[in-house]
Amino acid sequence: MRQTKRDELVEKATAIFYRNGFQATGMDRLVTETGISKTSIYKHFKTKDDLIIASLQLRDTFIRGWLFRRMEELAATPLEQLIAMFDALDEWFHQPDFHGCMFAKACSEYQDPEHPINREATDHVARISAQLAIIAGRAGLRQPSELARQLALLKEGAVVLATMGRGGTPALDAKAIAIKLINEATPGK
Amino acid sequence: MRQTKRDELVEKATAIFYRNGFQATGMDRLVTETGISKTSIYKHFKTKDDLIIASLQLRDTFIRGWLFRRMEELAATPLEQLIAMFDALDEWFHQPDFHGCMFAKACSEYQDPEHPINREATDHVARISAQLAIIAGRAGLRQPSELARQLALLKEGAVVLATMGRGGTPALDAKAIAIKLINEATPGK
DNA sequence: TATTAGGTGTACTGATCGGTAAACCATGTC
DNA sequence: GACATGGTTTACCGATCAGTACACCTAATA
Repeated sequence: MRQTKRDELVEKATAIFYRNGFQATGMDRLVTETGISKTSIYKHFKTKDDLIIASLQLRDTFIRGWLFRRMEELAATPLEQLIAMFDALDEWFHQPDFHGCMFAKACSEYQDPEHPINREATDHVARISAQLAIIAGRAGLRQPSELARQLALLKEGAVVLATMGRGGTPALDAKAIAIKLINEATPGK
Repeated sequence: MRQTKRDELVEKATAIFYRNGFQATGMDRLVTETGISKTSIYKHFKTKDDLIIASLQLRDTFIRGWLFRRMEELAATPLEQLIAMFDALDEWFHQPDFHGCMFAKACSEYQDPEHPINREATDHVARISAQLAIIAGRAGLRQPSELARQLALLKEGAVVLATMGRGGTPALDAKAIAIKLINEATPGK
């Protein structure tokens, strides 16, 4: 089972889409930048949209894997991990190849909620929220799903400001807010 | 001084760009949907990008005008107005023509920070923050500019979740958080 | 009445869009 | 050796892209 070439394509396409946008990236550009012939691309994916969806799926597993692994590396307890999420975000924002949230961009470019690309993107934030709720529950916090929604809101807001804000430290701003929310959600009050 | 036709163009183009995206909207589509000939369009704007910038400027004044006017209508004191912002956002999210933040989309489609469209969009969030800081100062709150940054973060997060979230009440979630932040920033403690 | 400004429609440019056709080439397996 | 698999190159399709050229219309002004 040699999926090598297909995986290579999706991996490179993901980077190009992320850096360049979806609609702004033509198939000819994908050919030249990946070094993979157009015929091969269309042998693996029937349409450009299918390739975009595969890219979003790869990015989804990558980002979630990275984020929650980094949270575990930075903190020992579930409660501290929730706070550490914003430190991980801060690291992400300062990476040279940071270009905002790929899923927010996907929703921007494909607005129709029925469009499979839009669905794939909105699924991502739902998965993040669900995973945060699990950790909040593991930490013994009150109303974990409500808290998870608030933390997801803070995360998305921080990403937007990191992308659109002139300077500032949105990750740390969000962290300060998150600490207050988490303190209030601890059963000991 | 008859700016009528040009204003009509920008107004209609803004609605189309907002509903449809920038790159996804071709000039020919603008011609058919506005009823204004392509020759006229290019007599007023040298390039499509120039028209987009004019649209963003119109949208900027419209949105800021609407938001802060609505805040004043909903609440009497500056302090209550800051909280009322999230009620105004909630109204916006439930309008049938809500399609997310036009400026976030502009940044998504034109990522280069040097691109004038990107600048125009990031300017918008800076203007919102500045205006919030003024109100926070008027309310006598501590560290008004820091609070304004936090409120802007909450606002942007709420908009993203309203666009990408499956259901939920992001505006009210953000409002609950904002109330806590504002309470902590009141000098009486 | 002559001129000018602002508008229109039509037709066009070269480039690029997503996607396809056909012939070819290496690899490994039966 | 036959043959399928997975890849390549090259050329092409019709449609659409942003933007232009040109001739024409109309209304206000001088």
